[in-house]
Amino acid sequence: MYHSNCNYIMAAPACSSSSSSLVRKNNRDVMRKKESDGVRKGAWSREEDELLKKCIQKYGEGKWSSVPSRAGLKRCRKSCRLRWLNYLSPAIHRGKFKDDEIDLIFRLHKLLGNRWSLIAGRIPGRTANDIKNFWNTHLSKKKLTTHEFPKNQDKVGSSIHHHRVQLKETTEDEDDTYRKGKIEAIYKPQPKRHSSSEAWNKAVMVQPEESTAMANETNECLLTDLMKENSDNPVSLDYEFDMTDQALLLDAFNDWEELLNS
DNA sequence: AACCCCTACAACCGCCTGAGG
DNA sequence: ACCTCAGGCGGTTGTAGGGGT
Repeated sequence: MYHSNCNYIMAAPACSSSSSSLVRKNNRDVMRKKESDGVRKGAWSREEDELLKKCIQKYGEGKWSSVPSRAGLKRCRKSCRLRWLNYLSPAIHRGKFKDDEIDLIFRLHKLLGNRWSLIAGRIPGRTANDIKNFWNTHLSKKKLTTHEFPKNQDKVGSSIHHHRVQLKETTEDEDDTYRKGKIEAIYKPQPKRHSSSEAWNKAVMVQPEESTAMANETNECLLTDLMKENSDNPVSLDYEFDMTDQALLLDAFNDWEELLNS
């Protein structure tokens, strides 16, 4: 696989070792290169990336169903789209998440749940996949655990701790309680799809010709609805929406409306 | 050195939605 | 109204690489 450091796949080495790890590795290589119906799967090679880049540069984004043939790739449309949007697009900013980005993710996840694309829309240069992966590997486990954080609070632990302080301005006692893992999950489970609540639908249905006042009223209605949902959820009682969160949410929905109306 | 375990993240899968016929 | 297809999304899996034993 070529990973974040762009180490592209090398051909699987001949099985010259009897070690179980090597055997396991070779099996992985076989799995990785599996193909079905002539459609390649698994990690992208440098050559494939180049072909895809050239194709997008020439024809632009979109029309993903015609990209494989245009680019001369034995990949499905979805694979091409994903590769471009999550890795090759020049708009993507790679590298470690900064504290302010993590803070934003925390807040937006609290407000929006696992709506990664919406969250990504508020964090320039980051893809939904990036944020989802970051959340799943760094944050979600920590938020749910009732165990103590590792003593050597490295990048993850320290970020979360830092976060905690930023988010709620805890007292030292509270913070100590948090470190000891006594505070339960802050984040509530999220719906997979958009809420079917009346408020949500109203917010989506606001038309461009409708007054700003009405749109604001609708958004506030939505906000109230979402906040009520949160207050009904016992695991979220620890967290209170503050003005920044409200502003973020309203901001996000204003953007969303623009998108819908465009 | 060999093995095991864990982390990070790229990639896939299945599902949903909306557009067009 | 129904079907098909493309685009998009979130959940999950697979695996490279690193650290510990």
